[in-house]
Amino acid sequence: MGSDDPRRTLTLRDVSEASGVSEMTVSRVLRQRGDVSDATRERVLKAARELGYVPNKIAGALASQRVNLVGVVIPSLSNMVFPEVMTGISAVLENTGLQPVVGVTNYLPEREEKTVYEMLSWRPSGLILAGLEHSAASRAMLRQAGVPLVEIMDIDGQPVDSAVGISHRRAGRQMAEAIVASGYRNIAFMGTQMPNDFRAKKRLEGFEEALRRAGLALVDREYYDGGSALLKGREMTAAVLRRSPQVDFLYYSNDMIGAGGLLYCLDQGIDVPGRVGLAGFNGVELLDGLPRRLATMDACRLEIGTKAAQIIAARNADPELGPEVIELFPTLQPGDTIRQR
Amino acid sequence: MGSDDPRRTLTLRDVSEASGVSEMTVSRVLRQRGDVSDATRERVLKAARELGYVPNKIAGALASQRVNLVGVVIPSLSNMVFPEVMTGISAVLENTGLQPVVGVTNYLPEREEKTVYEMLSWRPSGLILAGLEHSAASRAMLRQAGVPLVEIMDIDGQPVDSAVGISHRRAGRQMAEAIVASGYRNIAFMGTQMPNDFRAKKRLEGFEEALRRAGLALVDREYYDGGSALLKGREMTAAVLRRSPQVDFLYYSNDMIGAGGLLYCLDQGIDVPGRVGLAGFNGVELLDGLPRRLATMDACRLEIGTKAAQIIAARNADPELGPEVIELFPTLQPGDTIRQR
DNA sequence: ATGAAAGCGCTAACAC
DNA sequence: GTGTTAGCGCTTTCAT
Repeated sequence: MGSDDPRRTLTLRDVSEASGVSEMTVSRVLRQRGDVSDATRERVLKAARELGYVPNKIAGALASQRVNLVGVVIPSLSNMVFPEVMTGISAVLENTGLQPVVGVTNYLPEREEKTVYEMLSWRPSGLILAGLEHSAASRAMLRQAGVPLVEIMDIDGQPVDSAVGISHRRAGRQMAEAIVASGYRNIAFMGTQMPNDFRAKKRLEGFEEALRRAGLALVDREYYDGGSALLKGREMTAAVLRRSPQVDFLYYSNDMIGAGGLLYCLDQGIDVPGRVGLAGFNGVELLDGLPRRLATMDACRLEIGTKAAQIIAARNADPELGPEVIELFPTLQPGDTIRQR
Repeated sequence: MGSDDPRRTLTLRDVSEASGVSEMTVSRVLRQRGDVSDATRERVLKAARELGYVPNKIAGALASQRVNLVGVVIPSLSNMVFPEVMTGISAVLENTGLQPVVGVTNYLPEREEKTVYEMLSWRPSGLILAGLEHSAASRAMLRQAGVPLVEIMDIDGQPVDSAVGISHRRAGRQMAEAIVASGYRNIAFMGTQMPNDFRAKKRLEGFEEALRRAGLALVDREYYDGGSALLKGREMTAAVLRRSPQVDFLYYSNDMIGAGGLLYCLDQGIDVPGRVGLAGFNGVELLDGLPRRLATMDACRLEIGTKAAQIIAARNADPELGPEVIELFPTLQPGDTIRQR
């Protein structure tokens, strides 16, 4: 077998010996680089295939100082928003020879710090990171890293390097303005209990700011933590309407709890949007299947993913390129749950 | 600054020079290995922190022949099932020093082959791979790989190495038996148009087999492709009920389209489960928030993730351990959409 | 408790 | 078109 230890993995040398060609030439064939005669190429490929050789990228990366990996650090996979961002990223990277590698932080800053550290320690070709708020240590690492970095989702703040996102503060403001313009006056808010979801927090800030300018304030608010978002939306909505019967609009921090609230209102025979209006945030596909279309705002998830990946790819191809900050503009989808005036 | 090229990333040597200690000792401090005096440790840590040094895992991995990465290859992130598997995997790996790395195949065998190849070329500490069906080339690579492998989700077939999953064939059978036992006789099926979703296919096979044994056959069937699953569930259900008015049970290949069907039936004022019964598959959290509880089967997603990660972790700690095949048993949740007899 | 030497498996750079 | 040499940044092993 040409090997003493049967459990050792194959190396270039094994392919070299099996094909009677130098390691260097084998390397060239396998990387499709430089000129190799067809005859040699065939012999090498045959030998590699027969042995079942898989190149060792660790050694290759160390020698070439090149790693075709792009780290993607996101808070969660389970809220329908990041999977779509990933779709955009994957679609773009597919044609660039770069591979996305996902890390999940669960909205915990210490997990983010650790994940960023781990990713950077693999010297990736780029890093895509959700949000603009990071620990001091994370920011220091990111600045030092020397790889293209794109902070995504949010634009309200100071990016370390490049950024692609929307203004959540403005999104909240816009929604509040639309609601007030439609004549609603007694507005309640429902959201998740997540101190580190800064984007939800900014939306609410913008929302309340616009209310204040209209001489209004939130009539009630409710937060939840864990469990089925749809169910929690129902429960919170029931609680709010019971506690504050004067409420005529329900603003949700995301579509999933908004959908739960909508189903609850319809169950109860509440006139929507006459007696009560509702709005969520994200523009998730799910809404298309509900009995009534929930008002929402598209968070530009796919486009955020594609633009971020494009920045990484471009800066990889041309290291002279500088940072780039791209703001996207979500559109308000009034659906059927806001009164038309 | 002790460096000619300001863009060069820091190495052990930089920390060594900054702290006046040999590279070897710096390495020991940073890996928390071997005996180092407290004074030296402090000096080294201080220097590393001040420089913003991030170790190069590529070099470390090459030298130590050890990579603390576990590849996870799954078909999709967007169907609520794999995120929960990931949660189970992450929870277990967190305490082992191993890090999950996700790759997505979109149910395409060629993408799976490429992803497996890429992952193996990083010489990970283990690989977790969804499903038992893989291309011949993939199987060959996996056999040669020399790393612990766990195929997850499915148990109906021949694993390459370890496996954790449920029998989808039996799950389909069980559901059919429950439906028939409840007196339904005119049963229609709705599912996704995905030739490579072998688990959905096996469920349907088991389902039809049980029907056959009861002297029945599917009355109608409908497939969809892409778009909002909830909406497609509504549309397919409307089409089936229009086309085959005699249908008294709707079996869906997943909960999301089942939920759409349920909402449609309720919208239409159809008596559920009297006139029509419904059932899905997966036991997703979403169902908790619907007006009526859809019958379903829990796919043991979290437990599949944890068990798979445990196998990898255990075999990493003790390389003498052999493969392990674990079958889990999903429970049928009748909900409110199957008649009680 | 600390240091020196060798080498992990590959590729850049150059020679032929 | 192919081979040779050196070395990527660490860790292993052995010496002190």
